[in-house]
Amino acid sequence: MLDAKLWDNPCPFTFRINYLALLYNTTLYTWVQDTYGLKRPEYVVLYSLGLADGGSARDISRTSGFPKNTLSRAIQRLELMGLIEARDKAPGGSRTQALHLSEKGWALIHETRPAFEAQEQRMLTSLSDGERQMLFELLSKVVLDAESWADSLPPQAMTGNIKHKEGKAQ
Amino acid sequence: MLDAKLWDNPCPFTFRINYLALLYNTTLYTWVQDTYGLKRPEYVVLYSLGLADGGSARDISRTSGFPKNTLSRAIQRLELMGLIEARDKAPGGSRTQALHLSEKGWALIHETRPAFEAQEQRMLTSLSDGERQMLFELLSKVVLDAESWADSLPPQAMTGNIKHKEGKAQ
DNA sequence: ATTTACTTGTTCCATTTGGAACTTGCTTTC
DNA sequence: GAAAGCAAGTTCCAAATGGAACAAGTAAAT
Repeated sequence: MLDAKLWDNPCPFTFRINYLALLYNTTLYTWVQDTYGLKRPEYVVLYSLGLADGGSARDISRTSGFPKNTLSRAIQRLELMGLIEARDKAPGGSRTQALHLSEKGWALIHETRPAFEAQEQRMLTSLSDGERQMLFELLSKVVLDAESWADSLPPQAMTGNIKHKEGKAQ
Repeated sequence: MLDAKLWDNPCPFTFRINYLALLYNTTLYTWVQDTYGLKRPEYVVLYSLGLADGGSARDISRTSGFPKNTLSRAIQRLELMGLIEARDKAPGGSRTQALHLSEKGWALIHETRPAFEAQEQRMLTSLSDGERQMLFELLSKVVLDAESWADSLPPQAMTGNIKHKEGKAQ
C-alpha cells in the first residue's frame, strides 16, 4: 500500500509531507515523552518559547495548530513543573500573557534540541548540500505563499458552508 | 513567532513540512467532516482503499500512522454506513481482512478526491512546473531513504530505552 | 502433527482532546 | 469616559484516542 500511496497518489506532495512529518514526529516525541515525561503539546510550548521567548499561548496555537485550551493546560503543567516562569497573577496583569522559559526550561531545551536537529539532519542525509538548499528554498516559497491558499477550499468543494476549525501540527 | 519558527529554527525543514501538512489537512478534513460527517480516520480508510483496494487495516495503519484500534472502529462505522463492503464473518475467514470500497464508497471518493487534488495544486501555485518536478524528486529521495533513519534516534539521544509507539499522519 | 511464536483485529478503559460557553482585560466607538 | 465589541485564556464536559490485554488465525520449528 505504501507504493500505491507514493506512486499512484493524486496528491503525491502532501502524502510525502504527511508521511515524513509522521516519521519524524513520532520518533522524537515518543522519546521526549519516555525520557522527560512531557507530552507533545507541553514540549511544543517549550520548543516554541526556545525560539521566541515571550510568546503567548495564542502565538503557539497559531504556529503549532494545537487549540488554545490544550495549550492552556500544557502551560499550567509546565509552570507547575518549573519549566516556565510563573505568570504574574497580579490583578494588573495584561490579557495577553508573555511566557518565558525558566532556567530549568532552558536547560531542558539545550539538552533536547540537539536530538531534533540531528534527526532532521539524518532525514536529509540522502540529499547533497545543493539539494538541501534547493529543498529549503522550494518549501520556503510554498510556505510564504500559504496565506493565499490556506483556510479556503477550491471552488468545486465550496458547496457546504465551511466553518473554521483548529487543527494540529508540529 | 511564525517568523522565528521559519527563520531561526534549527529544524527548518521539519517545521515547514509540519506547518504545510497542518494547513492542508485541517482545511480538507474539516470540510469532509462538515459535509459528509466522516471523521479523519474514517476518510483516511476510504482514501487508502481508493488507492489500494483490498488493503488491510494494518496496511492503512502503517501508511497513515493511526493506531489499529482507531482504524478498527473507523472500519466498523464505514461498514455500517455502507461505504465499504461487509467483511465476511464466516468462520473460515482469514486473519488479514482485505477491505473493499462499496459502490457508494467509490462514489464518495470520486466526489471528494478532486478537492484534495485541487488543494494540493493550489498549495503549489507559487512554484513553476520545473520547481514542482524538483520538489517531487527531492521529497521522493528523502522518503525512499526513510527506512534508514525512521524509528531510530541519533546516538546522543539514545540514553534511555526507547519503546516503539504508533503515531498519526495523513 | 503438535507445540510455539507471531501477527491481525477487537475490546476495554483510563487519559487526552477539543468545541462551546464563560470570564476578563483590552480597544474601539460614540 | 461609558458602552459595545473583541480577543486571550480558562473551565467544563462529551467524545475521541490510544495503550494494554485479549482472542483468533497463521506460520515456523521440531
